[in-house]
Amino acid sequence: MFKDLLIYNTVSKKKELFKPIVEGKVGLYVCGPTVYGHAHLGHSRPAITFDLVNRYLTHIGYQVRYVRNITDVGHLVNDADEGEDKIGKLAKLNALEPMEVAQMYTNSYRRNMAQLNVLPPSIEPTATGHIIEQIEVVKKILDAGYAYESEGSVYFDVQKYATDYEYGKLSGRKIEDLQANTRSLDGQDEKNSSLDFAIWKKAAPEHIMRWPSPWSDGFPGWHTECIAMSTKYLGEKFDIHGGGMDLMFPHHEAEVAQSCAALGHESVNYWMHNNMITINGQKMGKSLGNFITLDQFFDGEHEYLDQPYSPMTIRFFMLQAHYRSTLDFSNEALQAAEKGLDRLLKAVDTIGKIKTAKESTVSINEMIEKAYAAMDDDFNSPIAISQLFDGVRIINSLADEKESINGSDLAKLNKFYQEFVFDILGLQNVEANGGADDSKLNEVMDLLLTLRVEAKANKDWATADKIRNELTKFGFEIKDLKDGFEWKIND
RNA sequence: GGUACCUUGGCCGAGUGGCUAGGCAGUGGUCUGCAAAACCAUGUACGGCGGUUCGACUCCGCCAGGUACCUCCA
Repeated sequence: MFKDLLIYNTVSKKKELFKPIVEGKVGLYVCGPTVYGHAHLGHSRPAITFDLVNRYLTHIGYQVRYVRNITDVGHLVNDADEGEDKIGKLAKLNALEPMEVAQMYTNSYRRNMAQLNVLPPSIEPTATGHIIEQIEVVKKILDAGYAYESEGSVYFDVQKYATDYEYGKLSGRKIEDLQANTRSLDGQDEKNSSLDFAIWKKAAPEHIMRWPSPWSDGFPGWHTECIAMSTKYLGEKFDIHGGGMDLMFPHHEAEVAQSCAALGHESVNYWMHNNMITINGQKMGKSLGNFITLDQFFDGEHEYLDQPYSPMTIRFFMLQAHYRSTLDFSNEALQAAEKGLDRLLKAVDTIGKIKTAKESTVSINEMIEKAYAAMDDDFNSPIAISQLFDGVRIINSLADEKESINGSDLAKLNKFYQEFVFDILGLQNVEANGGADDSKLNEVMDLLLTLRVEAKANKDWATADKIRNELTKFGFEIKDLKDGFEWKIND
């Protein structure tokens, strides 16, 4: 019943045939945002990538439990304010409760995701809501002998772990290479080795976010939250774990190590990593100062932006590149995506206007098969989209009655576009008529443009042109159609 | 410095050992009172130098350039 689906597994560096642990069901875990700032373009890449994965798996019949966490505690910072929690730090600057800050950015993130038509996950657990589970993970690792306590903090003993398991198998790193690099981190002298990472951290006096534990009042290490939550909601073994490539090391490597240490085996069958978005060839990141928030994209308020870009343009732009490739942002590229998307969505509308004939002179099966085959080949959305564009040509020829199609083929074509464009790719039709939901405005426009049509019928070009020119001055864009008109408001 | 990856036509971006990716822009055309829009048609590109091969953009080596990770970031 299920199709053969290939997924590129970071561990094996190969495409592997997907086999779920439980027939017909998929457990999917994706690292969500750290809520200490507004979501920027970079955040939308994993969100859209795994939204596509979620949508496609669902489409082909799987029941997906999609868990995406909210990191609202736990990132140690290594800048001037050493060892402080990012969220705690910002909260003090703003004189707000840490949870208030976390909630504000969580709300903001969810709003942006909804705008991008990213479906909400099945479960969206927060790190602060799972302190007990994380403490349990730390205890298990201590009991297993792969961690040690030092000055109220608990560190994962990488050296010890490496004698029993392979540390670095996910990221392809070798212990010796890692040791060659020295680092200066907070609490370095408390650690036996620079490779060790904190799984429980004692809170400094000024640290607001803290919880009691057997070792100290403190907070869990960043890497511990995902393993605690994925185990709780998806089990000790689950199908797919996703995230950005930048999380591969150390975060995901540490997750693998912790699950082996705590559970005695690995948890994840398929590791999937999306590539980065670049801006002027460089990664977009908070610390680089070159990031553009999603809200800025949507309203065009940023020095890099020539114009606003709709959420669907952003979404389509991302889907036109494969998730494992870097994608370079530029106004030119986004404008191209905007126009291409427009053309695609118009064609989908056009399908409804096609008249059926007795015989089909076009063949659509190959296109449909190729589009699905592309998705089955490690979610190759750009190839699938190229097939959709091939179909646009067919659709337009049919609408122009240069080709013909029979009823069952037309139904098939329609189903294919509805499902592929809306359900799988998650694209949405932007509002017609400039998004004006002001019915009075619609009536007035209808009146004026109907007058114009009448003037044209009477060959009264002066009046017809006057109406169009005046409306253009007010920022309306008027288009003549064969049997009527169309208008929109230009921003 | 270590590790990995990348380099495709004006721009973005797929892909393959020999067969048109696709989008945008450009060009030509159709339609239109005009205009806009729309539609149709059109582009033999794969960083450099060697090698393997009947044949390489696709495999191997070297060189150049770039990026990411190694420390918080998707």
